[in-house]
Amino acid sequence: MKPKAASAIRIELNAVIVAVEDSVPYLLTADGLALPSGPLETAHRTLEQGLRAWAKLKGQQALGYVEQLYTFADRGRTSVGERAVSIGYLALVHEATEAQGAARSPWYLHFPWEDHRDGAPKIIGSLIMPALTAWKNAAPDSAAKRERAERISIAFPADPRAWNEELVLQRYELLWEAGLVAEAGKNAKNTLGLAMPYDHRRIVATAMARLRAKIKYRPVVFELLPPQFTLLQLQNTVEALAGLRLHKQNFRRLVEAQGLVEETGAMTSGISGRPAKLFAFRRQVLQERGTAGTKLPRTN
Amino acid sequence: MKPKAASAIRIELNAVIVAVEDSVPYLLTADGLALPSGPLETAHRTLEQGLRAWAKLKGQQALGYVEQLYTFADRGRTSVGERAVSIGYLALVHEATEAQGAARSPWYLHFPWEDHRDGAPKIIGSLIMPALTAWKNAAPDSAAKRERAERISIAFPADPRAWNEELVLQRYELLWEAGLVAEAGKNAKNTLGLAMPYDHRRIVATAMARLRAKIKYRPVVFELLPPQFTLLQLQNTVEALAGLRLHKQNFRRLVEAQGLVEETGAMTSGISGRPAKLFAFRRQVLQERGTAGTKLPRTN
DNA sequence: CTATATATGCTCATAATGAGCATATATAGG
DNA sequence: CCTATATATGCTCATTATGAGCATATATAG
Repeated sequence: MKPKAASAIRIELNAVIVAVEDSVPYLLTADGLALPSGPLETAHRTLEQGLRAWAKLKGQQALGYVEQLYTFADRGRTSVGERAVSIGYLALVHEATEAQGAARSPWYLHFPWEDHRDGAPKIIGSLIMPALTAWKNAAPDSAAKRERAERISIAFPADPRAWNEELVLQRYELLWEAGLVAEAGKNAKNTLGLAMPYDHRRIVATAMARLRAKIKYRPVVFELLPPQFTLLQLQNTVEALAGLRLHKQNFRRLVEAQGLVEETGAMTSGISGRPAKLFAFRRQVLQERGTAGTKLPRTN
Repeated sequence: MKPKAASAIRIELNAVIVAVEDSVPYLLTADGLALPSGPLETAHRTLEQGLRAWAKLKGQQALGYVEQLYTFADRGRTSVGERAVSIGYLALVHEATEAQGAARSPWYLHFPWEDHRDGAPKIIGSLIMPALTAWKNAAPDSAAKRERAERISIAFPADPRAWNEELVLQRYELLWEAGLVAEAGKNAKNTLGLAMPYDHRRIVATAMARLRAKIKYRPVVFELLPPQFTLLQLQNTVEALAGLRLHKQNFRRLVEAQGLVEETGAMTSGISGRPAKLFAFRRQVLQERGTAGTKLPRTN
């Protein structure tokens, strides 16, 4: 039973490949800032194997961590008329692993409003809030107005402590609707951040949201680090992903309490400041527990 | 650029539709215990809209909550040779909403080892552990043996307090590898639980895992309840999904502290025991916050 | 020798969680 | 009416987790 030509659907894989170097998260990109992508290879048994094989072929080293993100299929997500289904993947690589001619782009260049490590970006106060307020006031009726106000206050709260770093996708969609990103097409007025082709920036937003959520309950950061690292490097990497500053001592307490790392015996040297112990990820934790904790008041 | 006939790939949607009635979680099924499924309709703008429209067409009432689960594409997941990509969805419906000729099957019939509300099921001690131990001992080398032992002790821990209800998929895969589920084909010896066609039981395992994780940080249970309910009904529903007993008073404290419900003023009557207040879900919480909490030691 | 930059150890108040005691108010059945 | 039984609800208390911050140690840079 062959599909009719009319209903032919192309399936492609899109990979959001992330690396962090010196506290800067990068996105590995193909031509013209597009995400690396390829056709679904029928030769591979599973999608993930297909992606790994394809990445190797493309000259990237082996991907460290790979996870399926989401399957995108809105009509008109690429060119008009044609429907392409894209299966998005999130992959993490070591800084050393990347390179090899693959271009890379700092992700906060595409999402300048997401980096709050040095306080809220000025762009929020100077451009985003005024534009969103105008958009809210332009709502057709008062119900819509209230709903827009609500969404704005959650995505871009006035109180900086209420900033929820996980809402990357909601924020991107809000900015889209308000015509503040170039991808919104003819509705776009002022355009914020570096645009990407097709719906790729949206896919990246999905990846950022997933990654920011995941680092809290799964030890995936280590996939971005070299085999040995200091606790400060670890913290810097987490901060780079989350776009937030963390309390140093408490961060260490958390990491140690969870038994995520073990001392290697080695120390840093040659750098300014007191030498730091070099740690390694305790790979065993991946086996030891399936997940982290609960939130339900279990009874025993 | 039309796809070559040889690489034609069928895309279908599979829905895991869940309802809970009287503390029993059900799966709505199509013919022969298969999951309801249909072709990807190119007429709909997004996948989710397609699924909702299709469900309505099939005689189900509108789906309450819908979320994309995973895209399954292992070769040979259905019949041999042909490759079908399935986009799995999880949907929740009210008990009242379902019915209408759609068959339903209690999910613990398919996963009898997952219901720990009355303590660990006897099947674990009598059948599963002996078989898994034999499987472990049949490992080709000692490294594989150690790895199998590790996986077993996480999936089916000796200490009941270490039972992690979220590991539904890991457990299913373990049982598959050990040949304890019928879907494993010629490798299957003793077969546990009611099998389902193709890889549908695996898709359901994915859905259960997702749902068990999700109820902890998103108020999705309410999609399974009528508009008004008692706190006990709410707790029973959560317990049914999690397959665990919860501490009653602490459960209530949690629910109230989070402001998830509000009193309606009405009370139950006619049933044995002291009448209970009827509560309603505060829909506003969906707007109020994007997610729940953090786990990173943020600094302010 | 001093300024500067990190690394590490520890304390303390407050909030969240796990367990359990006690009391209130219905229905069911003699 | 009285008693057994089934829930509903209020409250306490020990333990743990979290958020903030003080103090001290040990390098490099000049």
